[in-house]
Amino acid sequence: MSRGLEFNAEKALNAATKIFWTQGYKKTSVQSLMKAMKLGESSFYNTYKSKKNLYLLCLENYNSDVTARRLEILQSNESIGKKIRNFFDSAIEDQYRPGATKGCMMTNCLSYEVLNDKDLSKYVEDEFFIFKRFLKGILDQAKKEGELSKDFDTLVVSNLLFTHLQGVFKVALLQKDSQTLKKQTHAFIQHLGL
Amino acid sequence: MSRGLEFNAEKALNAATKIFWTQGYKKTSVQSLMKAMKLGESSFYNTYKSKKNLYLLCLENYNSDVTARRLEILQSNESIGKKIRNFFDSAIEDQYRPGATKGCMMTNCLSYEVLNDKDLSKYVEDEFFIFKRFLKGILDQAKKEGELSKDFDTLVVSNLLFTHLQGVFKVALLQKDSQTLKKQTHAFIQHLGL
DNA sequence: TCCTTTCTGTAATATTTATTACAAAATACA
DNA sequence: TGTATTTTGTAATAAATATTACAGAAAGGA
Repeated sequence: MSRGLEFNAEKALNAATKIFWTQGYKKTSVQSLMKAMKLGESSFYNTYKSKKNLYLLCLENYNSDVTARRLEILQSNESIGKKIRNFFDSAIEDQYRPGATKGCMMTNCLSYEVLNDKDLSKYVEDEFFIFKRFLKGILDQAKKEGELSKDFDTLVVSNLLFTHLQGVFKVALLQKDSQTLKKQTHAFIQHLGL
Repeated sequence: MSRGLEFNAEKALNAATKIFWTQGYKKTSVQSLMKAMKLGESSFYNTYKSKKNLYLLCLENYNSDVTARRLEILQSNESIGKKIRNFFDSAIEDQYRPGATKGCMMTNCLSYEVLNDKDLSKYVEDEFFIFKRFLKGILDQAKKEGELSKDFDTLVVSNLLFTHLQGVFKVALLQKDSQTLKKQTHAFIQHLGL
């Protein structure tokens, strides 16, 4: 039909995601976004409508990339203990890759800034719900297949794993080395009987 | 000597603390602070010098109030398991008191916004270090007094407790009831052999 | 009472904020 | 080649931002 986009849409979205991920929603200015995305006001509002809308797109982008990769690990053909350990190991290693963006963009959404906004909280709460259900599903499956004992409380343990994960993403910002987090996580999983 | 303060300094600091606590540093505007503190520009900058300086004062205020109360629980004359359980129960109940400010102001500091600022990160990292050392100290003491076995890894477990606590403060923002968090925390403590 | 000190109200500052307006430039198809 | 469509650059907007300036008000001590 007509003129095509002059900027790289995929790179632009990834750049925006990284900025929102580190700085959060409010603190990130449209100006810094435009600079990183390599486009001007016109293209920005023409393509993404508003800052908030772009933020939602970035959350989706993050989940379909980072989160999805982690969920795959939980679906591998390993023992339940190994799957959980691999999952956390991967998440922790992500934190300590050179030049990596630390923390989790979804965990960062657990703040008044995001949860007080109707549109944003809707997406975030739904996404967390799905993730928690998935986690419990993995444990239920292992239990059904006899990997876990009949009195194993999959609801409580899945909640514990979830809470630990949120904690890991916060603690990673303090901890300089990955070993401490890995070691304690392995001990944690063992204590849970996984 | 001369004219006294027209606003209540203690109430003003508490009001500012509450706002920073919920909204974070950057998102909080000086205007909203002044309104809640019931003072004008003159008094604000005359008394507190700058927004950042006030934020630091609020962090200190938070720690000498909320955090200090929690640490007292860990120093009571109870078994190690009961002390840890009471500690978490208290922190969790704080989250669900009617009209309470959820989350932890220190946990909220585990963000690029705060950790990238030299002055702020200095205070925050020191404070976390002290807290973690204190937590390990409680376990070491219990071990020394024979409450915990000789091969009990107090370093790993204190780190796990710390990570769980950070997780709890995030998860509390999602969870509508306190029971779920309490129940899983009790299970957690039991799994750790405490 | 007056004078010094400190606090306060009002206004001004200079940036930064998100978003909109509009005309020029680029492309696709007739 | 021309025309319709969409993207882009530049500028304008209006509101919010943190901080400063300054004159007037309050109070204690002389």
